[in-house]
Amino acid sequence: MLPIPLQKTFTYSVTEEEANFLQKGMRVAVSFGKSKMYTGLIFHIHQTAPTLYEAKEIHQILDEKPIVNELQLKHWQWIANYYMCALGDVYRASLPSAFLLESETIVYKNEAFVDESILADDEFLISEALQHQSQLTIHQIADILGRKKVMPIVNELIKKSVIYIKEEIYETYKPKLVKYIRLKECYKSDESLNALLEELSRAKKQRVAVLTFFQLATSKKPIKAKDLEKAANVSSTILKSLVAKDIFEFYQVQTDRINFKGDTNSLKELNEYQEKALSEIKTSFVEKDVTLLHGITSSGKTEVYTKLIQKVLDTGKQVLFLLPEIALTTQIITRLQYYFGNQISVFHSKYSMNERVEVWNNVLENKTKAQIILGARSSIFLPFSNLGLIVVDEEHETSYKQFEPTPRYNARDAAIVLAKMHNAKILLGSATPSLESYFNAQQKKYGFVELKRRFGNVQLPKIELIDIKEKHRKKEMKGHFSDRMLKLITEAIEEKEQVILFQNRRGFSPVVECKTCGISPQCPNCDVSLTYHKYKNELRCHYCNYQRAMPNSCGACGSNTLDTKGFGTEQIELELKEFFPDFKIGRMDLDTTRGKFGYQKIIGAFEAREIDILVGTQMLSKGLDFENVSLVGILNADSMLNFPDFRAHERAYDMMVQVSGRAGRSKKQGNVAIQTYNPYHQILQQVSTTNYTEMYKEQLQDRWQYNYPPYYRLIKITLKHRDFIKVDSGINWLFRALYNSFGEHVLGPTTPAVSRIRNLYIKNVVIKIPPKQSLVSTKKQLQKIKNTFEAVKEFRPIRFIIDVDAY
DNA sequence: AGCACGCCGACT
DNA sequence: GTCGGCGTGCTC
Repeated sequence: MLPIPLQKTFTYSVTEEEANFLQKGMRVAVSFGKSKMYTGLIFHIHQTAPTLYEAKEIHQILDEKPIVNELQLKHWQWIANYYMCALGDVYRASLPSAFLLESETIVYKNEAFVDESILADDEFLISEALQHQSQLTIHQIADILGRKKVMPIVNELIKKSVIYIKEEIYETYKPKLVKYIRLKECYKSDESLNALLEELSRAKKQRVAVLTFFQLATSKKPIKAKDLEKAANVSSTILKSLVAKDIFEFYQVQTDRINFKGDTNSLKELNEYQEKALSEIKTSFVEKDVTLLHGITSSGKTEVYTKLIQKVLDTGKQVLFLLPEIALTTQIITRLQYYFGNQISVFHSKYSMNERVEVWNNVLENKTKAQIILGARSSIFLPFSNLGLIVVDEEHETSYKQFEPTPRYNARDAAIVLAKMHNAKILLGSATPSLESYFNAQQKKYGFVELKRRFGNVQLPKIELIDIKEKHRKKEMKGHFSDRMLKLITEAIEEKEQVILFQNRRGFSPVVECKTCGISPQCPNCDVSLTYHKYKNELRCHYCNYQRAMPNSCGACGSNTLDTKGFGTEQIELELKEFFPDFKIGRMDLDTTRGKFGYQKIIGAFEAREIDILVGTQMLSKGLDFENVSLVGILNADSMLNFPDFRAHERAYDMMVQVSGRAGRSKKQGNVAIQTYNPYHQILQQVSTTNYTEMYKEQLQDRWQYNYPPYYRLIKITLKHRDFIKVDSGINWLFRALYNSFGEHVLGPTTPAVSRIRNLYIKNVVIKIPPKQSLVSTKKQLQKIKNTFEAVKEFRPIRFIIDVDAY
């Protein structure tokens, strides 16, 4: 199997000796095509020599033992099949990149060559560059020559024997070594020690170092050189000279980059409701493999999880705990660590390549420290060998679905399949379950358990809707705030409580418009208005990151009448600073949370109460727990409701209930204020009473009526190309072909709200699959149509994207 | 995906 | 006339 988007696997020949050594799941370096080397994965070992071509030999065996197990291979095949992508794509997505070595062509000078007169100009340039540098990569050569196509020249040089080339493969993973220090054997006795101290009487610093060493040594633990330096307050040169005098010696130990404190604490006692939920889950697991836990915000789901996890750990099995990406940088890790100490490993996208390899190896070897994996969606690919339980927290989260690049899998669904393969149980938890999961529970496909009481019996927040249409009419608005909202904020912060304000849009304003001619600056690459970012005084595209300075006058008519329309987090932050100059305002959105510790900084500051009012986008709603927040404000609920998507209402409900849940988590009842132009909207009514079941019933009714999930399944097909006409004729052809197969169940063709991104035009069609229609045969048929599509030569350059369960 | 081979426009 | 553009086909 090769890490490239090809359907096929490839056959290589091995010697008998190699065949005896090799096992499925080991990596081998193989050459593929003219010169490239890839890291192939052994998928199958057989004796059937191919007849139509001669199999190449493998280049090198890269592993001693398999790094991927059979269950994973099976799981990968399921993913490739279900989500209609190449097995190679799944392989590439699964392994940490450090495992996937690729070759680079390195050019060397042929020392024997002397006659430079036969060289062309470009050839001479390279020859000369090699005088100064012993080796060059193909990339460097391209830089020297200032052009892309360099292989013909390189080949010519090889022919003239000026140079030769080698394909080099690099092992990119480097174990981390820590330097330790110990006393040489001969100084271990008391007499020799006294003699030593005598000897060092003039070297004061060195003496201190030796004495400190003995202090540290009383704990019987190995001593790190760095620790000794610190404890004795000496520099590394002092230690080096002691080593030079043969008194000490250094030694290296390989360590993991990430280590958690080893302490474990006994689990918290559950209250009666949690206890009941726990026993219901256990009962449900007797019959059902999947169980949905519907626990309202702050009901203490985590404690229930921990009990369940402990039970599985006691049976010696592994546990996978899935979380949405964002929640991972925060408190839940600390909380679980508190209970499980060093049995936990964490895995997510902000980890470095090396860190990921370490987690992978620890899981593979079933190490003690990898008994529980806390991870984002990609952790379903880790080499588990005996999973006993998977927990999917916040199972409704859309970030479990990967959209780009392939494989476009949903980690929650793939985890259910994974659990089945391991004969493990899987618990889906959420305060606002996805309609599909709730539906499955209602249909008795999943077990179902509810947790309806907030922990410590804190009441659910009081939610009020503020009609800003009315407020505008009565002139009771100040900026984007209603008088009521301002009053609530003032009350909260004067009580020294904190406030969270939610605005699902970043920047200052999403549109800049000229009042004279009505024209607004557009992104040159995408079909959207540029968002104004006041902080940097620039216009930015949120789709392609294009940016330019904010102009002073209108680019079209030249008048100085540029105005902003709509508002984002930046504008709210500025208004707040004006209204509450004596309080500290913070902002949390994509722009302020860049970098590895971006979130943590802001969250830390808010936890430490250095920030009184925090303004932010939806990232605020995810798995954050703040003690002291008494008010949550939603500034404009309507923007969430008016989305052209069949799930918009469900999502808006989720989001609002989740943010509301941040209010009043400890003692007193919190407040939630929602500003809207349409307070009678059914979703807002349902949010204000936190009535999940009513929302569920009503939405389900709509889904039934309009043939949407969970009744019908959806496959979305997207075409992208630089040329509008090409995409347009492509989509029309495709629609007709699909219509011939599936009839009225094909929707489209549609143009998405943003019809062009990064200069690519986009068109969609959606296939709806009725409950009785076979998924497998539908996909087969679709694959056939795709093949035909790609056989048409004017369509071939069009990107053809299939997204199964595109929600 | 990446890379080579093969056929058409803007430059010496 | 060539250099370099990208369309086409293949990789064990």
